[in-house]
Amino acid sequence: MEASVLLKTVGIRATPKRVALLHVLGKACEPLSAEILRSRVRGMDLVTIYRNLQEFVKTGIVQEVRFKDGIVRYEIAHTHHHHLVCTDCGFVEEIELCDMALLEKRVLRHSRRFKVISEHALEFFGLCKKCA
Amino acid sequence: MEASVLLKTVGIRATPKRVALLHVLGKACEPLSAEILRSRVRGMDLVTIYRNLQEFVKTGIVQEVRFKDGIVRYEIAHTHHHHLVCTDCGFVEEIELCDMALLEKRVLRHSRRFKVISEHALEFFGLCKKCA
DNA sequence: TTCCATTTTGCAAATGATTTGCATTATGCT
DNA sequence: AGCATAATGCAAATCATTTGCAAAATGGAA
Repeated sequence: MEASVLLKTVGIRATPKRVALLHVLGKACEPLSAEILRSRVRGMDLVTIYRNLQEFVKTGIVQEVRFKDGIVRYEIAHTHHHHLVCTDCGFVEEIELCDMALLEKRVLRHSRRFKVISEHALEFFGLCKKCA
Repeated sequence: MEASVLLKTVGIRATPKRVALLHVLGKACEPLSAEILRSRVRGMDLVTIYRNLQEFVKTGIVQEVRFKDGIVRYEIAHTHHHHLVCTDCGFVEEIELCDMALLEKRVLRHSRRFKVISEHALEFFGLCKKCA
């Protein structure tokens, strides 16, 4: 779906800045930090970027991703997936496959104190072909 | 192994503060933040705690854990495991089982650009029995 | 279209976690 | 005991992120 339409669909105003921000996120093939977004959306205040990202996350069209450096990255929320991150150059590849459902069941069965698992975070770290 | 012995084993000085810090980590059954550690190791400067934690991590006896709040937590590095975190009360349970080996192989086979996977981060979020 | 209430934005300043600089103190070794 | 080195505390810096507030943009009512 197109950015401005998408924004209206989830019930927030499709301001030019928001459209631009969402558009950059849409083109990217890896999660982007607020700082990177600022450099790609000319002339948009960092604060505005943060505020809009929060807004996007709240509506569910964008999701936060955390690797190991403590910086929050953002990506369009599409089908459930994970990432492979190169510890050398930072290159990120998306991983489609994920049948955690089974694992989650097993985890829950072994757990003494938990009742429900609603979410999981899974990231792989390694070396891409260039860096290996 | 006992704290002071362990510290010497990995080649760093077993100062009283380090021993105390490691001891608190050893007793805990969940990863602790620097701030929490400060409250449990009476009279130790936060900076010293951070510096020693870094040191511990470098030697491999302690490892960092990141949940979803951006705060780094630390725990004694023992057998490979993951966590179940209650999104309501924050209760943490350790998960022993983890055969990611298979999954990692599969991920690697499907990957176009990666050669090695050396690590993974996996955390589950849900509700504990009290909060469910 | 004009007007108003509401939302969005930018700028400055605050915040919270973590790090760095530097002077002081403690430690291990000769 | 004496010295080089490492560990510690305190103050201040840093980095990502958030908050406060006033100005600008927007959508809908009149």
